[in-house]
Parts: sequence; structure tokens; C-alpha cells
Amino acid sequence: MSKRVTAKDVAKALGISTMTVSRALNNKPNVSEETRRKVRQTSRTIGYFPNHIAKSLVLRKTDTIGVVVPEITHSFFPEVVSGIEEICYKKGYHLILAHSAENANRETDVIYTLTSNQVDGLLISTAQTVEDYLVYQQIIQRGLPLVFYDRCVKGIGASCVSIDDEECASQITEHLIEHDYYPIAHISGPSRISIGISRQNGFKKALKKHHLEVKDKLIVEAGLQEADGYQAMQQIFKLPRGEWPRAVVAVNDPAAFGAMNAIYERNLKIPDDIAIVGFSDDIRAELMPTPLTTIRQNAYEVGKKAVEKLIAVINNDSDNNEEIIVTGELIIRKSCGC
Amino acid sequence: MSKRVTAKDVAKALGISTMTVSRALNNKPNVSEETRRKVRQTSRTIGYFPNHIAKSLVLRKTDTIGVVVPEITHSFFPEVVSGIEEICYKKGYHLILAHSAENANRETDVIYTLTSNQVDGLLISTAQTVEDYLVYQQIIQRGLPLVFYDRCVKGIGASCVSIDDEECASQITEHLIEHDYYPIAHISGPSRISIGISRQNGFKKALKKHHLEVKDKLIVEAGLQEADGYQAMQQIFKLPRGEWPRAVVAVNDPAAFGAMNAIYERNLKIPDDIAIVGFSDDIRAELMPTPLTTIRQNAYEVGKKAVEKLIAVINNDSDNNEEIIVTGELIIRKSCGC
DNA sequence: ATTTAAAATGTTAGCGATAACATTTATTGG
DNA sequence: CCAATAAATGTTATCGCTAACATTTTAAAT
Repeated sequence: MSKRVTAKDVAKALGISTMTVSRALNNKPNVSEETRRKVRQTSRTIGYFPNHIAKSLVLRKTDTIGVVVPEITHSFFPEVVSGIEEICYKKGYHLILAHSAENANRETDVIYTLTSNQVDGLLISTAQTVEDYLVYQQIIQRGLPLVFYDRCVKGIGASCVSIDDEECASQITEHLIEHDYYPIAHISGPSRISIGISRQNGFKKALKKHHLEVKDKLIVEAGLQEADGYQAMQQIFKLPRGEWPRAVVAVNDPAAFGAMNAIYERNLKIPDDIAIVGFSDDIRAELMPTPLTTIRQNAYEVGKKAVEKLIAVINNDSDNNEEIIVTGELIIRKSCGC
Repeated sequence: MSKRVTAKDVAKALGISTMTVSRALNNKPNVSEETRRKVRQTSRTIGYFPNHIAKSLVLRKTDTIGVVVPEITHSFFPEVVSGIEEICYKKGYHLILAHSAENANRETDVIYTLTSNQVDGLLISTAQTVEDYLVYQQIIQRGLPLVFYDRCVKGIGASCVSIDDEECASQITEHLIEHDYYPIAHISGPSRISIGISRQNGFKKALKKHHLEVKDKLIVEAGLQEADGYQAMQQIFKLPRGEWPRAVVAVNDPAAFGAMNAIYERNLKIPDDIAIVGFSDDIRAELMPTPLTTIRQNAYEVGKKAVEKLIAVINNDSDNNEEIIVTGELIIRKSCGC
């Protein structure tokens, strides 16, 4: 690389000190307009760009936020990132993106590099395989602002921004109940991550509210992918025919798609034989042979709220133990029988 | 923030110099195994994490790559980013993500912050509204490695990684020609960005190869969104009925979707009345009422090849004026009449 | 045992910027 | 016209780390 142009070069060219150059470019007071103009001018002509790294070192602030994303191609997360990016751009923050690929070890790994990279704060959505919260606790202990989004760990002193999964799951389950479907099965998410738990809770809550029995056999724990939903549905079909559900609440849309395939393979009709609903309003949901009734999550809003909270915490404008809920929206299509 | 733990603290705790601490942790030679062990041990117990910022300042290397993405929610780019991320992770690079939102001014803006952030190199896909290449030329002049991906600017001294748009467009057009469709229209992309130009060239090339007339009226320039495709198709329908095309080559899938809507609105059938093909294999393409024949772009591969090239350039292992082509794949569905 | 080379560790300076304090220059009022 | 105050600029030290050179310790060789 060719020799760099530094503030010193600008100073030398003008016969002034680097301090004045710094003051002029950072719009600090006590610099004459004349000098400010000349500094700006000269910086441009000799091609000076301030070194943000050096600045970060002395100011102990990088204006950078680290974001850990568990699954970057899943449409939900790009949209979250888009919300994050928008606010970051407006507020002058940069964004370091790291991908845990749903892998706890890799997550730990990227968090360490992120923190030693001296980000001002972290936005994390936990990977599916995370088993303990040590890393998160370490971050908090070091006093580094941390806000969880979507997949949260509660009660360890970090704020959470999430969809109101329980409420939404309950709502969509109630919708099926109102169709008089019974029994209703649940293809649940991993019980380790919060969306798995809260959606299952919402499912149960709705049944109980309507005094319907919660049958454990009809709650099948699965992953979040299409294949997982397919397998879970196959497992349900292993029950005696008389115990088959009349409707299914899937933990998310991909799982629902998988389940739908399993249903079609048995030559059953949706919603006539089995109704099904998803969660997340995947782009494919409305394009299915029978369009899928689901919950639309406002991913963009989740990202936005999460950075806003994080930036507030970074600026000491806010305590970091808030639970922020972004509400979902029930999208009624055909798969529920409407 | 609580006081930071630095290499000095580790050194003091062990009664050695910071230099030895540095050497021990960076696996430099000439450190006794005994010392190395003790340094590692003590670092862990007192919670020392090396400050990457300070390291970057002295080494003049940040191990960070800046990526400019024009549209983050469009499924193609997350997949590219995923490829980039994968290689970055493997090779120990970090990734700063910036979003131009298809806006040239914003692109310039994020590029400046990225470069003053001292990234080791840049990966850029140009925004739709970019009018001049000044910023890119500046980057190159400063000696900062730059590789374009997908939407490239050729001939200014930066490598390009892209889908072979021309060849693919030609191939898919030929496929329509083989169906004996004639005339064939083209809903073209903006003539400012490279994919617009090269796909149009491919379209024309195929016609010429089969000695078919290229009718300018049947080439409509549009944007890359669904609405653009819709409008372009409407414009085509304004032609006298006898001049309507028998088939349409859309610049990408979203534009094709828009065009399909316009076709359905006239109660015309796809492919019986008008056949249509897209480009990009959007996730929705196979879920359309008439599944869309299209070109699958290997986005992940584009990302991968682009970073690999960039890292090679950063390490001076490679000249930076290569044109790397990632081949696309013709995905035949129903909309072409097959 | 003594020289010599190799291995281990230490010292100094500097990456490029800014905060805090010090100094010079300009401005104002009596 | 000069003291007093404000505005503009300069100087020094430091952020946390590592390269380059200097020194000490250890091991090998005679």
C-alpha cells in the first residue's frame, strides 16, 4: 500500500499543528472559520481520510455494533438486519455481521472476535444448539451492552426484543379452535430456544382457555427446518388413525411446509382433512397450493427496536433490562379452512 | 465501563514484559513453553482479551473486509453474504456490512466510512443509481483492494465476479426460440447497470444467432422490481394486438412476476397465450400458478469466489484485474411451455 | 571451564488520533 | 493605551499493542 496520508501531513502542509487539524475536522469550537476552511480544503486536495482505528483507540469507542445472526439466508434475519442497518446508518454506527450458523461453538467464537474487536455493543439472536449462557454472562460482566433479539435469554441482565410468540401462538391456535377443529396437534420447536417454549406455551394456553385437553402425544418436538416438520408429521401419522389430529399448529412456516408435504403424500387434503397453520409468514406461504394461514412477524421492526435500545444503553440513556415486544399479525389464508 | 484488562496487567501479574505476553499469545517463536502456558493461564483467569483495535493500528491491518450490498432483503444478496461470511470465518476475517439501498449517494457515504474504518479490502455490488465511478477509482488509487461482485464495473482495475449474464440470457432466449415462439419481447433492466446491459445483449445475441429480427419496440427498459415488470408488460400491451409477443424474457424473476400479473389481468394464459421466462430463480418462482422457467444463479458461489479473490489480492498473491465467471443453470419449469 | 551460538526476554519507539493542559494571539472595556 | 478576558493554536502524554533492536539467560561446542 502506498504511504498513508495522515493528519500530520495536512498539518505540515498548512504549517499548523495536528491538533488544530483534528479540531477543525471534528467541528470543535475555538477554531477560526478561516482555518477550518483551509483544513477542509487541504484535506481534500491531498486526499486525507481520518483513521477511524486510531480514533477508536484513544476514544475507547468504535461506533460499531456487532450483530450475531444464527441463519443468514432465512428470510426473517435479513429483514431484521435491514432494520438494524437502517438505524445504524442514520445514527452513524457501523455494523459488523457475524454468522453463528446455528452452531453454539461457532457462536462463542464469533462473539469473542467481536468483543476483542471492541464493538460498542452486541445484538444477539441465540443459535439453536446453545446450551449455556456463560458467554453472555461474560459479556454482561465486562459491562459490554448486549441486547437479544428474536431468540432471547431472559433474566440475565440483558434486554430482549421479540415477537410476542406466546400471545401470537395462542391467537392462531384459538383461530383453529373457533373452526371447531379437534383434536389439534403441535409441531413444536426445540425446547431449548425461547421461541420453541413460548409458542408451545401459547398453544397450550389456547387449548386450556377453551377447556380442551392438552394431549402430550400430539405435541411433537422438532427443529425449525422443512425436513423437521416433515418428520414430525410422519411421527404423528404413526399414531392410530383415530388419534390423528384434525388440525396442526406448526412452530414456523418451513416446518409447516414440511408437514404439508407429509400430508399430501398420504393423499389427504388441506384444510378438508387436516387444517394447518404456520408462523412467520415466509414468502412462500401465500404461494402454496393451499395458501398457509400464519403469523406475520415484523422482522424489520424487531431489528429497529433492538438497535435503538442498544444505542440507548450504549449512551447510558437507558437501563438494560427491558423486555420489548413487537406484535405479530394474524394472516388468514386458506389452510385453516377460512 | 469498568477498567479494561490489558496485556500490561497480564505482564505485571507474572512479572514479565508485555512483549513476552504478546509473543506468547500470538504463537511467535522464541517463547518457552513454560511461559506460554503461564501467560495463557493468567490471561484466562484475569479476563484478558487482546485489543484488536490497538493491534490493527500498529500492524496497519484490520483483518476486516467491507461489503456493500445494494438490497439486503432481496434473497440473492443474503446468499452472497452467506458465501462471503463462510470464507471470512474460515480465514479469520471479519465482515463489516453496509447497505446502499440502491442509492448512489448513500453508497458513496458508506464506502467512505468503510475505508476510513480501515478495512483491508472491499467487496462492492453497485447500486442502481450509480452514475460515475469516481469513488471506485479513488479506492483503487489509494491502493485499497476492491473486488466487484454481481454488479460490476469493468475496466477500471478491479476484479469482477459475476454470473455469466450474457451467456445465460442467450441460453434461456434460445430455449424459447426452440419452442418456435415468435416474436419474443424483452423486459430489460436499467441500461446503467451491468446486468441490464449484458442480459439484453444475450437476448439479442440469441435472436441474431437464429436470424430473427430484433424489434426495438419489443425491448422495454424497466427496473428490477415486480412493479417495474408489471408496468413494462402493460406498455407492451399498448402495442397493436398483432404486434404482441408470443413470449417474454424478463430481466429477473420479480419483473417476470409483475409481468405475469399483467398477463393474467388480461385473462391470457401462460404459456398458452404468452410464454415467459425469468432470471435468478427467486424462491417464489416454482410456486407460481404456472411455475417460472428461469436461470438459477449460484449466489453463494459468487460470494465465495469474490472473497477468495479479494483475500488473495490483500495477501499480494494475485493481480487484481481478473474476470471471474460463475455459471448459471437453466431451470426448466412450465412457464416456457415445456 | 570458557567461548560461542541460540533461545528467551526486555526496552524503546511509534502506529494516528485526541484530551488535557499550556501558551500565544485577538478582542474588549475602562 | 494597557490590563483582563476570550479565542485560537500548540505541546505533551496516552490509548494498547507490536516491530526492531538490545540484552540476558541457557545450551552446545571446544
